[in-house]
Amino acid sequence: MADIKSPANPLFLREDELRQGIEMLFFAYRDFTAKADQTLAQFGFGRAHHRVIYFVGRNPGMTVSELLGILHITKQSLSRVLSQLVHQGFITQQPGSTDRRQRLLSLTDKGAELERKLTEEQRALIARAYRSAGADAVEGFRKVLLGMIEEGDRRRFRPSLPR
Amino acid sequence: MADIKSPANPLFLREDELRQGIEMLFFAYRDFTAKADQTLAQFGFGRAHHRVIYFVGRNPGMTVSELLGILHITKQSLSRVLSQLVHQGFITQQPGSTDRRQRLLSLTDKGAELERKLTEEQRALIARAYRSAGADAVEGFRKVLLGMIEEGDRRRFRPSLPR
DNA sequence: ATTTTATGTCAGCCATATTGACTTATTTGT
DNA sequence: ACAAATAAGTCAATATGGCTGACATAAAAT
Repeated sequence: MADIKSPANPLFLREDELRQGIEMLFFAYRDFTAKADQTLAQFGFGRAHHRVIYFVGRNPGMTVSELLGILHITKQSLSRVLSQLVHQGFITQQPGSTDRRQRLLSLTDKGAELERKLTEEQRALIARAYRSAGADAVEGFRKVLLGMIEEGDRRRFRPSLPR
Repeated sequence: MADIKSPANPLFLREDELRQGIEMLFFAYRDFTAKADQTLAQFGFGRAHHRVIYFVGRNPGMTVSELLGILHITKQSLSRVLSQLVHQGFITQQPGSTDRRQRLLSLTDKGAELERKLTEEQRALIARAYRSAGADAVEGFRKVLLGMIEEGDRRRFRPSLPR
């Protein structure tokens, strides 16, 4: 029962290692979002707008349901943000061809431009981190993050089988 | 100029690799916070309370300024959350011995108990991811995250020199 | 024909962040 | 000793982004 903080005690090391992971994740995410948030503010948008723009840009023609499934928010929450983006001409909706209840979402040129501007900053941040950490580290980074993601969403990151 | 999507083109690979990084970070952070948020809701607290409890638990006797420096929010934002936690007996404040303007923050037993309960879930999630990814991957994970963190905060994660 | 699904909308609530202005106590520097 | 800077707190107003509940419409599925 003694020596609970000794470095010879693997349980303590593990505990500390995990806490460092928690904290690094917090700091990294904090800094990861900081720059884009500034840019968004210039447009009167928030982080929620960015997420919508980002995922619609990634999945042109996606449905509202799919988007909700990714964001894990309610449709009421999405609604406000999405309709702003539609009304201001960043996103277009068009009825699905097989299921006409759907409103398939895509970026307009204006939307794509904003997406680029926003994501560029984050890409640069990650690129810098990747470069300085090296390819092996990136491989490990991906492995760990993948393990933290809810099972159903992991397939998004495995080779092929995009959807 | 042709073949822009070929796997032989390192620029395309890089772009896609970076986007995957962005998305994995989003999904991992989303799932990382989801469980603790549920627990917090039972206490009528939000994520902000968790952050305060977490960092005060990690740095007993820390000042309000230090906490603000970590969270990157304004003191007005912190104020509400912090005073709730103090009034409800999760955190104690005591004047600094050398500088009596300071209110040094610590968890009460009640606060430490809540901290444990909240962090346990996140620790378990990370532990699972670490275990399944392996030690080398964890090393890489840490390296990349460290590279994403604002220079000034990196020292928190380097051996010794704790403060 | 009925039920289920995809989407949208209205209304209200709450948490968390912001800015700006001001106060108090205490320390620091000239 | 006095002025300036600092640590912390507070009041007021505002915005974003979540939530629930209730309800509506159109189209698909059974």
